[in-house]
Amino acid sequence: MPQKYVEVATGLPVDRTFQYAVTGKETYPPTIGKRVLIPFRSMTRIGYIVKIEDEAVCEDPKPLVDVIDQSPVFGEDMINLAEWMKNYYYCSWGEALEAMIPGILKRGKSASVQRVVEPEIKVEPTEPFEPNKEQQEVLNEVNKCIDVSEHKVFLLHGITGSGKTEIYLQAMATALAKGKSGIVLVPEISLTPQTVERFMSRFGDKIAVFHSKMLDSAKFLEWTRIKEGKAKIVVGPRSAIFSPFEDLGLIVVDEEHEPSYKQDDVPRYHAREVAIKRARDKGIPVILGSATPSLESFHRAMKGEYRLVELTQRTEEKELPNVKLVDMRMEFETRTGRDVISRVMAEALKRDIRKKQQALIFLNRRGFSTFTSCPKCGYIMKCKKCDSPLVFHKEKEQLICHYCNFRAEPVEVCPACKGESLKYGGAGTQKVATEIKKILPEARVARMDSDTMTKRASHSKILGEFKNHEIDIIVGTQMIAKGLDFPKVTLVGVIAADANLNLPDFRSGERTFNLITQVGGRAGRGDLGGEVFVQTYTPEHYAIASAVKHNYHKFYDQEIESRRDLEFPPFVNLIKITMRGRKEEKVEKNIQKLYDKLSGRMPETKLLGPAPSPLYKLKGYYRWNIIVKTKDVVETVKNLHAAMNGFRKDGGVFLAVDVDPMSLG
DNA sequence: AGCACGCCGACT
DNA sequence: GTCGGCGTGCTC
Repeated sequence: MPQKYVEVATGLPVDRTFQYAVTGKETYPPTIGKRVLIPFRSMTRIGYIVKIEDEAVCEDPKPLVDVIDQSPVFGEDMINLAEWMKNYYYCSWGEALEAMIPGILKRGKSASVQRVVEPEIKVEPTEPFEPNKEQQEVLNEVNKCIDVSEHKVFLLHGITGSGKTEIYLQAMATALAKGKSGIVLVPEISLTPQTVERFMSRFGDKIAVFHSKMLDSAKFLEWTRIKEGKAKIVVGPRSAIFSPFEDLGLIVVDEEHEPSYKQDDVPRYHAREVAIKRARDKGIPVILGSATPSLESFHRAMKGEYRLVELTQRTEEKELPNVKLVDMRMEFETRTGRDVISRVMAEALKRDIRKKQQALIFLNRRGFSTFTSCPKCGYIMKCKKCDSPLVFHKEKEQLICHYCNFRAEPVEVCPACKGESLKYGGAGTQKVATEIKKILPEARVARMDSDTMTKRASHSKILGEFKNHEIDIIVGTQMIAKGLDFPKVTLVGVIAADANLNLPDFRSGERTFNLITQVGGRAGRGDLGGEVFVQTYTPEHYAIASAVKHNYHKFYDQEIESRRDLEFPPFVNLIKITMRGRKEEKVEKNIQKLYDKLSGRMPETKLLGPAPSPLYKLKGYYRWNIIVKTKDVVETVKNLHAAMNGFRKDGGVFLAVDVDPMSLG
């Protein structure tokens, strides 16, 4: 028996693998994808076998301590997918691998057969709808791909109610019928209960559902059900893309534009892109769906890389809600007072609530007011750590920093000029709720934001009360923008449509368009019709104007030109290199040193900066960015790895590399 | 990431 | 005279 060696990846952020000698005394034979115990420095660590070799590549490889697994935790496809992630997302092979498995397995627990408790599914089964012609056409194409194992990316562009979910369900049924399994990615389970329920009711106990709040042990149990072939379909958030199916036949990415598909720590992968990579390797179709596709995906569809499917018919013949722009500049020209709800919205609210209908009022800001300022000298209360305005929270009687959660007692006197009255400017959900009670004292108003939703159950409790019409109006943030489907909601109000528009971020237009579209879609879902009021100071901005007209194409055409002019995605890929530290000068010195090291070593790129981050001071850290623009991420990441090899930074400064960042902050 | 090795300040 | 600071270099 000739001497064998294994190449082992570890979860360390080290851009290399390590070789060990096989002793023959291991509990199980070493094969690719198994976990091993390795001597590392003076301790024993867990590693993952990524290669088997016949030759030693270093002088005297240490022997393996043991092989943990009887059968591999990773299929070879997943080992290769992790290798791709390392080359694209600038992480180590092991970091990518560890993103793919439940936490329990990273800690060395045996993966051998557990007693798997079959979950009780208490949902009534539902029957498929009869697809319309549009839907049938897509289904035929997807089914054919599943049949002949052909990779293709479908981009379903369709408004709410155009039957996207039914297409997912029926395509998944085809995959299942052919003995294949499937993955359905959803942005955040708690926000898309309806989608999840429909899958559960159609496929019953063949489904495994993941969500972010699940306990480690529960995740491991579901993982085991997949591995053993007991679950054939997984519905879950971004990490569900790593479900260990061997017979994968279809991947669905619902709401593909959602930023929650991007992981914000290492490995900083985008689940949609990983999905497409996995599907391409496997030779299977992917369905991306959205009412407001990402510029990246739609651009690829326009270039013919993806099959674009425009779903134009709504399954039930319902009118799109009537959207009214409210120009707040005019509003304040013709009235006194600084109430944040315009008169026209207030009147409509009174009318609808008195008719026993319901309303959703959206504002992307929690708290009572956005800033606390002195009317005499203009001083604004800011967080010392983040340089961000402190927000007054009425219930807690505190000033709170929304970046680092710093809390301070409200002050009586202006710290700068000793003026005696401090004013609360801007508006948060609390202020809006208070105003509504003034306009409509009899209305039952609830707030929904991360302040009021601290308890796990409160989310579904409020929605339940709203459903039973024990609540008339919900005032909320982002979390009411998505998925809610209440037939009695006839009015939706957007308090400050341009709140995000002037952020220093190339995606702010896209976010504004998506937000108005999504929030607007909450109105008129029943037979009572619906009306949407969009308050703004910039009604002429194309992101707002085209959202109000339900015109994605118009928005896309303008946005894509702007991206082209400014050289932003999808015309280039961005890599954001952030350095942070508590000592301002140290960060500046180190990022400059890094810039000098990088410049000239990445000829295929444009290096921007170093510049202070738009979030210059965050949680007590000073932050600087280098923005890299490239058309060849893999090449640039390779050069970056090489350049970083010899780069030494001082202690107390931290470095983060984010490929395809969601924002420049 | 850790952890060890290695050269300069205040302590039994 | 030693204990320990964190700079830097390596991990089969």
